[in-house]
Amino acid sequence: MPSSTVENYLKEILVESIHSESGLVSMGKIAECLQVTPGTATTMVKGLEKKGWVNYRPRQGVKLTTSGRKLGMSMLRRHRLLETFLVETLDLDWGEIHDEAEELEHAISEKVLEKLDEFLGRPTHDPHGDPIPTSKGKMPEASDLSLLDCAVGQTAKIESIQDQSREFLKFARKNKLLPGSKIEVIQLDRIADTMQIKVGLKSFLNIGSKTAEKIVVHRSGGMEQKKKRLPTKI
Amino acid sequence: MPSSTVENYLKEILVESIHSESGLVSMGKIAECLQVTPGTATTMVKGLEKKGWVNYRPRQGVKLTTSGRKLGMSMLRRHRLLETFLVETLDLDWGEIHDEAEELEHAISEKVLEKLDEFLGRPTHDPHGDPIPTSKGKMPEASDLSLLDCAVGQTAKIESIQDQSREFLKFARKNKLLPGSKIEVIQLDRIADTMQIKVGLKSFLNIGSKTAEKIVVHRSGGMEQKKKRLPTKI
DNA sequence: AAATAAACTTTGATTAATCAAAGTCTAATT
DNA sequence: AATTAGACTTTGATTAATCAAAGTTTATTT
Repeated sequence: MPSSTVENYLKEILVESIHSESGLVSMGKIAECLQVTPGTATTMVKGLEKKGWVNYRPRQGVKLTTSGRKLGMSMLRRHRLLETFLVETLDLDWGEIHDEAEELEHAISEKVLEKLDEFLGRPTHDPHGDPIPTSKGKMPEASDLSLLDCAVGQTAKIESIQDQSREFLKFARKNKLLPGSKIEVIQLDRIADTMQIKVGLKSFLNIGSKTAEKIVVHRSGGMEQKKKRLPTKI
Repeated sequence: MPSSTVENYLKEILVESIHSESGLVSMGKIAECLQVTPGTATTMVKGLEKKGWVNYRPRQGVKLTTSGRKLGMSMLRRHRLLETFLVETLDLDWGEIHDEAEELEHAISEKVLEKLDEFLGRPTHDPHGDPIPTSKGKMPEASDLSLLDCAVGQTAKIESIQDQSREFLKFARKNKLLPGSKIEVIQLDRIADTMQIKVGLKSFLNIGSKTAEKIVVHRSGGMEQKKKRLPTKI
């Protein structure tokens, strides 16, 4: 049985490999995600390779094998289902569920997870709008457009919020930037690095590009989209 | 923060000290409960003493301090609330919840536990009929009478079942020996070591003394009770 | 009182995960 | 080509939890 440390490494490597062009994840990134020193990351990754969960090329990076991806997906499913449970059933605050789920995901069995999934009505997305992998390890397709990719006049619907920090989530909720909200781009100033948007029907908001990039959307009308969302650092 | 190993030791020491006259728990008992060698139990207990959770007298046994009891109670509360959740909300089988709760109890935070308690309607007893300690660490008083202490003709109500093994719980459920069930003692044969009881209104059952001792009851009528329930080994 | 069995403790070793600090490599200047 | 900064790897040590096996104590027979 993989330890919960192993489970964490595989989950983070999965998430980072999704955000990366090549699929390769650097030791530095892993060390940062898991809050360990680079040396620790290197040592652990070599252990993961010995167990067949990753392929490791020194000084290049690391890539999940099929079995590693499967395990990582399973952890992501646990995490996102638990977050859904904590918000929907226990009514916890959006901002505090991440750390709680982080602990519980290692303790919950497949059996209990399936029961929980059933109890929740087999949700496809968590409270942040992120897709929940199926029990087969399939990931519902996610949009790759952020608000930053929308032109003036375009309307869009928020799919997910790509920053799980308490602070950002508090800001998002206060301004109704929630999965499902309708957004319209009112003004765009590349030089001033600012964007004015309409949230819902009457409220207006100014945000910078760093924030715009964290808001993943489906375009729903107005003009054409401009370009693909870049892999974001979160 | 105490590790989950420490939490387990303190919880088991608490449970065993309740079942023991002197309040002292032997190394052998601890080793058996936690499935470790006696040497490991000795070493761990010395560590627990250094941290102020227990008082340890070599070759005599171990006793919880106030802070140790508090932590043990908190673990018991977590365990029993989680078992309640698994049965009541997720509809898991009586026999399979113990091991699941055993894992989850170390991962759930105080905050989530309070939300869960609220969601469940602040239950006072778990599905086995065992009392759930309050958040202040108080334990609702439990009966100390087993079926074995009931005389012929007496009626009683089952309070709890003192054997968490899958096998026994399956037997108990099949025969409607559940917390709340009404029982009447029909026949008693000390020599043959057998007891005939009526369960509910029409079903009859023969059990031996070992089984009778595992069924904790409140007397509800008929004749006087005979003696106190002995501390059981479970 | 001696022998024995049972329970307990000690000792030395092991595994997983980690860090600090020293060493090595790579890529980008100069 | 030499230098240097930054990223990465190696090394040696540490901590928590564990076991096997050897040693010690206590209690029970004989």
